[in-house]
Amino acid sequence: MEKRVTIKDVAHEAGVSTATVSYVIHGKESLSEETIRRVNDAIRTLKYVPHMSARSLASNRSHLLGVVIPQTEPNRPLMFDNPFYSEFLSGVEYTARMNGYHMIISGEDMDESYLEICKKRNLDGVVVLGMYPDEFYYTLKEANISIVLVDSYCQDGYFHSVQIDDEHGGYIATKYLIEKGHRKIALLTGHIQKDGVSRRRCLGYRRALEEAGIAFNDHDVYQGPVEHEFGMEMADTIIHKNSYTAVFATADIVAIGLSKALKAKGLRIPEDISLMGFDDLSITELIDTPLTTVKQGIYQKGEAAVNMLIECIEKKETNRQEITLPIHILERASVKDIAQ
Amino acid sequence: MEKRVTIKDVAHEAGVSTATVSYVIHGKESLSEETIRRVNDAIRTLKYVPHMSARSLASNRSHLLGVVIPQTEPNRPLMFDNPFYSEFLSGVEYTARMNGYHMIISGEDMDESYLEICKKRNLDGVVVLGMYPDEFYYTLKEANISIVLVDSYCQDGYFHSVQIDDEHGGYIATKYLIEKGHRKIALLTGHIQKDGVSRRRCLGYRRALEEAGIAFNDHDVYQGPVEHEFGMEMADTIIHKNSYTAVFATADIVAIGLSKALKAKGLRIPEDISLMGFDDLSITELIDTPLTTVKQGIYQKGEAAVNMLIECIEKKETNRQEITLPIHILERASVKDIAQ
DNA sequence: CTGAAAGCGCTTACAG
DNA sequence: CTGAAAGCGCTTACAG
Repeated sequence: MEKRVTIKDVAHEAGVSTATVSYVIHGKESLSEETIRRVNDAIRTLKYVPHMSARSLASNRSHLLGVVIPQTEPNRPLMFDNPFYSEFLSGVEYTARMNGYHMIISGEDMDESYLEICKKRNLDGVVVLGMYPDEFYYTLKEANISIVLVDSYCQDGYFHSVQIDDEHGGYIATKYLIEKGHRKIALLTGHIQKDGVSRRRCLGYRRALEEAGIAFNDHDVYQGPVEHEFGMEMADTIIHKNSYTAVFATADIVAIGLSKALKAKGLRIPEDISLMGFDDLSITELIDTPLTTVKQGIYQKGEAAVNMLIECIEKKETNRQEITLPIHILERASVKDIAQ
Repeated sequence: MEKRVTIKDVAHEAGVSTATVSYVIHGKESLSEETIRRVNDAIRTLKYVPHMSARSLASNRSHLLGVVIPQTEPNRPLMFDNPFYSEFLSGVEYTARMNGYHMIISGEDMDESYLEICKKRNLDGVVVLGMYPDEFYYTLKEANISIVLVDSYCQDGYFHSVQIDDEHGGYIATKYLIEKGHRKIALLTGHIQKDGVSRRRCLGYRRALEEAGIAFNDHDVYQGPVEHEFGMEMADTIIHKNSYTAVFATADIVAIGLSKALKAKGLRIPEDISLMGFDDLSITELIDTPLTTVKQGIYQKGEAAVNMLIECIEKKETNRQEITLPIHILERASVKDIAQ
């Protein structure tokens, strides 16, 4: 193994001190043109690459971002196979990379709190997607670094936030169905939790219903895990109960599962039952059912989260930042107009 | 920001030197029970978390693994939305995490060779999925760390390897179709490159054909990007040319795209045309077409790659390691038996 | 405009 | 069985 080229070698080659090399690397002003040129030349000819660990140790900046995504349970694989997370991560990775950061993705494990990872790797910041137990947030604050929460309604002023208006999403989706003449609309949603998105979407569903003079009924709300299996399992219920003409699934992945099971049982979409999704996952393109859905920019969410995070890190911003991304109905063909 | 708890604090609390603390952390033998107990107690009460950057700097071990996956082009997002990569990454992340490593995923950029990332982050090893320009491998060797290649037939003795028998996969898939009476079989494959998997799968296809006395014809081989769009675009060709009764797509994602386009044009699978895939992507479950395919363990590939990598890192193994994972036909219902 | 030097938090021969 | 001390490769007040 050849010896590593260090800042010392560069300093020697350029005939300056290591301090000066460090200064030109970090663009400190008030360096003479000549010095800058010499140092940069030396860096090039020696192919110097900085050692981030050393830099991290000395400056307390790692240029490393943590990314937390949900996992089924602690000490289990992450939910990479959920396309929602993949698309989100794609936006995160790309934005981080373009800004000179790397990301470390990981889950929560029993034996190691996320706070430990923050300290261990000296993370500059972290983006957290989804909902976690209260204790998670509470502990995380101790890390004393910039944190942006995505898809969480946790109102703690310490955390920055990137989100969409989920209540509005639930509202426009339901309203759309109602305008197409539907009055018996089932809601398939993730588990409703205090600060989670499902609750908001459900609230929007309810508002649209009541606005149209349709009674909201708890029995029409079906909660389950945000996975296609949940959609599949619900097929029988949807067919046999309450004569539903439409289903609003608050996640495409659930809508897709339901659609598949429904078709397997001989039903047609939208002729026999209408379907509305939420997300507009890119894999929707692979599905035969042309799913009408509430489109949100998942990739853009990742992008926005990282941009916000980096801005907070570099400007040492402590005031709570918040951004709400736009959403809209994407009309395909899974909803039938049954209004006379 | 509270001051960080360091090994010094632990040493002080336990009444020993920092060297001793370091020794018990790394399980050096020949420590008195008493010392070990005192140090561990101190670690616990102080909630000491090691600073990996410092450790990395001092010991030249970062416990950081690099993961390279393909991207459409340099300076672009990675192909997270391709389910193949997601599943692979899931295996990689989980295995790394369970072994006390973190992973850094990144692509190749114009302005930064992967070698620079290795040096910058002081990576302990890297797993490389897929094919890259020769120069990539050439440069990477300079990093002088353990590297395992996945799905590459690069025979350079420096690189360890995890793979499947792609020729065999192509062979059994084609043979299966032939046994079901098919003789006009189109092959949809990724671009055929020297050390790539596509070439091998194509070779297997050819062998099965010739073994059955069917002439291999270059015109039946269609190369394109491994994306569902490619499958969709091929629908017309498949329908109108050479009266194919079956298609073997060397990637599920392509088969899924083709299937969708075929159905949109009114064809039925397998009644009108039979379809064989490759991979067994987990999203196949979401598709209405019950795709018969060559199943490989994608998650397991990631797992095997990391296990091999960590073993090489920790045992300083330099002899080339190689493992070939099993594959088999997974029979669903996209192939029709047309043999009399 | 630039340099000497302390310090970041660890590890590891070496000595005893 | 344990400790003193050098060293890993950087950054950054401070001084001039």
